[in-house]
Amino acid sequence: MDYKKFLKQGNTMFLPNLSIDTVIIGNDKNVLKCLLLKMGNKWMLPGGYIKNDEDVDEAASNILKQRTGLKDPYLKFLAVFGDKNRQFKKLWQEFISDVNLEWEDDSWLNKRFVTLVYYSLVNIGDTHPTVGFFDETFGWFDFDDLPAMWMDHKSIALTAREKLKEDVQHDYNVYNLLPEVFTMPMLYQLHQNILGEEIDRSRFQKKMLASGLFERLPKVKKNTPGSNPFQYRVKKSL
Amino acid sequence: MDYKKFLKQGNTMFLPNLSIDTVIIGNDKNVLKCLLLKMGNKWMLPGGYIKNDEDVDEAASNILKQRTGLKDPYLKFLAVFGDKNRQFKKLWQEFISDVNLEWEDDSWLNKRFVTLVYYSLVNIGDTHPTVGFFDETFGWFDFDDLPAMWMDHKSIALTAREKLKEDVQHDYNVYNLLPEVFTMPMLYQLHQNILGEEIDRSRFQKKMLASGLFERLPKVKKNTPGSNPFQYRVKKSL
DNA sequence: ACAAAAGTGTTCAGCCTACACCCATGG
DNA sequence: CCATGGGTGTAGGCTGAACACTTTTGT
Repeated sequence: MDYKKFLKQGNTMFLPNLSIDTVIIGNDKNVLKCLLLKMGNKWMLPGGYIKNDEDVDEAASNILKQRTGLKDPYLKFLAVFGDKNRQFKKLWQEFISDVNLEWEDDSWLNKRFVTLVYYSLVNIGDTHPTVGFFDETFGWFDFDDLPAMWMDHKSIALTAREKLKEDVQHDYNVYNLLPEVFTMPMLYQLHQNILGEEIDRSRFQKKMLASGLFERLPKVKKNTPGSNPFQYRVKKSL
Repeated sequence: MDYKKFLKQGNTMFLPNLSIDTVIIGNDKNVLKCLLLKMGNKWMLPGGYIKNDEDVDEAASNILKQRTGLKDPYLKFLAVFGDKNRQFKKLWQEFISDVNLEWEDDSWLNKRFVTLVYYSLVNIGDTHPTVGFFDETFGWFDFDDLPAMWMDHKSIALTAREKLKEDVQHDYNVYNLLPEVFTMPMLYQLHQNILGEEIDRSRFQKKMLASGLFERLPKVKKNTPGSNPFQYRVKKSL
């Protein structure tokens, strides 16, 4: 699909007034990052619309796969953003004229949109992001230092960041942010980064091992002082 | 709004392809019940559509207030149901002809709908349900004995029932199912009913009191054998 | 030899569990 | 005075918190 078809025929291809946004979270050198796309002079969350013959979940999953290049990324529903004023006619107008396209006052994009937000946890090293036809480039941004963003996307991203903080205490799913094979110190650092506070190393390790989720592999050879850590991966659940 | 306006002009008043459904849960004689409306020969969850100038949350809240007659009922988002096949043309056609209205093949109601589902916990005694213009009557149904229901409403209701079971272990919000003033034995029974298993009475009471959520009132005079229980109500949080 | 990193132990307090016990009330 | 229901107490076990200890490794 090219942008002309998107602008002209989007109203017939997609469910109207509904969008999907995804907050794609990665972890780089112990800083939590968020994948954003640059459109015009502002950044935005990867998102899209729901085709008439597509499940909502499917649409979210497709968007995520397209943008990250991953086969089966971890995906979870976050929230609905449905304010009555959630309408971005002015922003679209600015952008469309900036890129020298024909502005249409009654475009389907100018209407109010309810957006369904999902969030995803990925290992940045495994991703091969691709941009959409309106996007100049992509970038991974520290949650504490997000750039100027379209619409309400910044607050959506921060909502996901908060949700992750809540979730990490119950679920242990955050290993999705690491490579397939990782060490306990890596997982430990990650939990600390997400929570933003120190946790007891000994207790952490015992809790993780006791969970039975992880399978111990041979030690890695690292070239720094200190003992070599074991590697782990998630047990393939039968 | 009358049904003619609804059928003819719904497409201009509401966000298209989007609906809201609410699973309204009550507790009657230690059985969990669900408020349903009878439309034609089947029952359905109370629901509605989102006005163009209405927040999604507001719409859900309005639907809930209208149907229960309550001022400020407890409301929580449950899930999105967005299957591509979620379209009920045939059912609408049946119903519309059953009640001798004009069937229109291209009605906005015949399209695919994504529904945003909320669930609510109410004290049945406080409610004064009212029916909509398509509904014959309302009824409270045991979750284990739901009647024939429209579309996928039965599975939506059961999803809410499951969610409640999960939530009761973390949140203590289920007191919303009881009258404003209640006793510990009542709360204890309620938790047991939701979980479907016995829990230790002593421990339960201590946990609830330790939570600091409840304020002790004078004992009730009941006319059955055994000691009179204290009454409690939820502390007004400053 | 030393410092840093990784893994594991140890101790203590606090909480959960499973009962037991006591008191109030109606029949 | 007995059965029932409501409130609380208690002994044992388990878990979490805080910290200590040991081993491994590079410099």
